[in-house]
Amino acid sequence: MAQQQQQDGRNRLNVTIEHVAEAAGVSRQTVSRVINRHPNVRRQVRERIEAAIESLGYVPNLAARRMGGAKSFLILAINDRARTIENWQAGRGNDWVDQMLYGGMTACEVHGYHMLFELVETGVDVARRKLGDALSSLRPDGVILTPPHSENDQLIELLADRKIACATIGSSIREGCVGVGMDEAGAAHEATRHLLDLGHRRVAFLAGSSAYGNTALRRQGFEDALSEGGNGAIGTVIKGDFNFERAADAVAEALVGKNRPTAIISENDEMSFAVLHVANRLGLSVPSDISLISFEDTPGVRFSVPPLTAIRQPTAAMIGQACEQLIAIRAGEQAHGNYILPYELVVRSTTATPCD
Amino acid sequence: MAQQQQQDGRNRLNVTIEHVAEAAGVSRQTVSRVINRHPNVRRQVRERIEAAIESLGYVPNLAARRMGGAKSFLILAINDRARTIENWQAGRGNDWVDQMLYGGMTACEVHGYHMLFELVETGVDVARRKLGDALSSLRPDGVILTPPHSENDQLIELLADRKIACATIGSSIREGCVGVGMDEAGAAHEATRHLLDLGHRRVAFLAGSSAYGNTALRRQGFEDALSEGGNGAIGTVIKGDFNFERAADAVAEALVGKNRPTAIISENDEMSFAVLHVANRLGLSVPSDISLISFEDTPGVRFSVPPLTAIRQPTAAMIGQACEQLIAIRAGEQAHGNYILPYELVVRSTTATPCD
DNA sequence: TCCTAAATTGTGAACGCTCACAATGCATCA
DNA sequence: TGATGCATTGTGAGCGTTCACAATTTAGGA
Repeated sequence: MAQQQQQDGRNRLNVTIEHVAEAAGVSRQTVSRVINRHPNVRRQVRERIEAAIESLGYVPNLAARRMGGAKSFLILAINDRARTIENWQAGRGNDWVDQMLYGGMTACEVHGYHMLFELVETGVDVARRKLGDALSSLRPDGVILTPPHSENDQLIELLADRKIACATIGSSIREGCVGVGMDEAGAAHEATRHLLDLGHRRVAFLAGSSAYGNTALRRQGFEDALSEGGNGAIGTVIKGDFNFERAADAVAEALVGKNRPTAIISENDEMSFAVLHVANRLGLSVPSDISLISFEDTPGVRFSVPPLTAIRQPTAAMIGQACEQLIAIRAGEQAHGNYILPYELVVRSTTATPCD
Repeated sequence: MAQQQQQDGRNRLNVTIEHVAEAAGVSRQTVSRVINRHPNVRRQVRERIEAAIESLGYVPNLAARRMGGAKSFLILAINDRARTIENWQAGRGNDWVDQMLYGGMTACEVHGYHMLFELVETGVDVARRKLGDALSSLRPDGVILTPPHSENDQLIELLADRKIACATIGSSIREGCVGVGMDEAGAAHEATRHLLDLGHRRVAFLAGSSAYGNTALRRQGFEDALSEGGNGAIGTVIKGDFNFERAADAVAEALVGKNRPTAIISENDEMSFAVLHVANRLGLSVPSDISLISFEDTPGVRFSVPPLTAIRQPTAAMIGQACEQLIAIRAGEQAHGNYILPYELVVRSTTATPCD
């Protein structure tokens, strides 16, 4: 005879809503109501059901809920494939992925949600198909688009067609999407201001990629600060492509000559490390010969020598906020529009008064 | 009249297996066979169905597949809640989480799988319940247990009960589990050997936590190397608890006196940074006064000054291997037992001949 | 006390897929 | 030529939940 495991609830293999219903002497639908927090259940009955759920160790099957037409309790986060993989393969890691998981998981688990990642190519058609496939197979309750996908109107349109809530991270404001970002221009402005206040007159902006909308925004803030209170300060732009090697080459070129910049604002930490590297190679010391401010502030930054002054991006908080909003929308609440989360200028040891 | 979107396949809202069946003039089951790569479908029919799938843009609904009794195409990775959250909150980040995602995602997506993370407390009862709930709601095809959960027999038993394939990372070998790890003792041995070869005679092992089985293994390798070819070398153990502050305090204490160690092997990068920090504070230079070898080799390590000599852990590869095996098991293949993946001693700039 | 409306509970069907099994087709062999 | 067996296809049922709706109970007011 088969093991009598059927008898004791807690160890039963598959406890279904039906078992709970039977144990509590009600119908499945009433149990379903309790699970989904519907208001119209008599208190006495609810408590009876809750007790049954507890004692049987019942946990609703997600796939079945989804089939029944309910939520999937899944949030899908889309990252750029090429950039992510490239960083991983180069052994650099992707701190922002870790931060996304932090913010996303923490926000999701409170509501019983889970977070999934998908890497998507930048090519328009591929991206559309990839996202479409993921939507069909996973049926997520919400999708988070990170740069540069957050700038891709085709994807946003696709999500709108499928009526799936969407949040964009760090992009310009989109109709019908939750937008979460930080004040990029303001941050660049403040960083520039900080350098000007220290007395710098030749400042360079080490730019990432024009495919990222933020690059334009930051550059704007950089230039505004220069023209507002620059007192004749000169700004230059160096193209670094968010990449160590390419940034190193470009910076090496920019740092020759008498009129080389005395300060650099770099769009991410990786390029900042490239600056450190090149400065060292050229016999220039940081910060006495060159001041440096980084964007991003990944964990490694505070261990670098010297520790980087940086604009700290609230990556985890942004993803957390995005999740919260997507979950709220799926729960039928009104979609709130756009969120600008606070950045922070963390002054460490790479900025100082220029010596020339 | 409603939009005629029903007509054109590609943009249809919900393409089901039934639509494909109709388009190809076969039954749903035959389509199902093609999707699941069953052998017995006439080539001509298969091609007709594949064409229909392509032209309708059909993608199977994961929840429905699961309901039908098939796989869930989900791999669940379990991490230690306290340690993970603590690192995140301290702004340190968790590179290993990023690496897990790298290895896991890369392996999973090839097979149409997805990877989910869950943070689980160490307490035995909580862990059991948490994992049990996750299994019930998600019904993953496989579970990856990382330290210290990979040492928890209760969890492994639970997984066995539920007949869910399990892989343990970096733990001792378990019956019925796929085991993936690296040669911890060998790595510690090689690191120690490297220091002895340089001429060190007083070497310290900066230990993590005794809750992690690896700590014991590494310590063993350390001590074996010492006794084998130590030539009278003395080994000491410092308790650092995998934590910057606690390691810093302990190391500061160990570095006083004439007979202080001239070299330290640290069980993770974070504690290595603590060593760098303390050495600097005490006016000791690395590597001329103290040599240092780290375990882990997270990305920040190569940017530190000086760049750390380290044992590189194949985290991504381990998770990738675990996923591959779990997927293979679920596909009915024979479970392969245990995998020891190669580590690498990356010699950078923190090891040198001692000066005393 | 009875009627009406609101609150509470229950019932069939559906979601999209796979399972087990049944039915058909086709080639092979005697 | 007919049976035999394997390869190929189709059919009904079921997975565990929710939906829409129907049925019942309860409370409130005249």
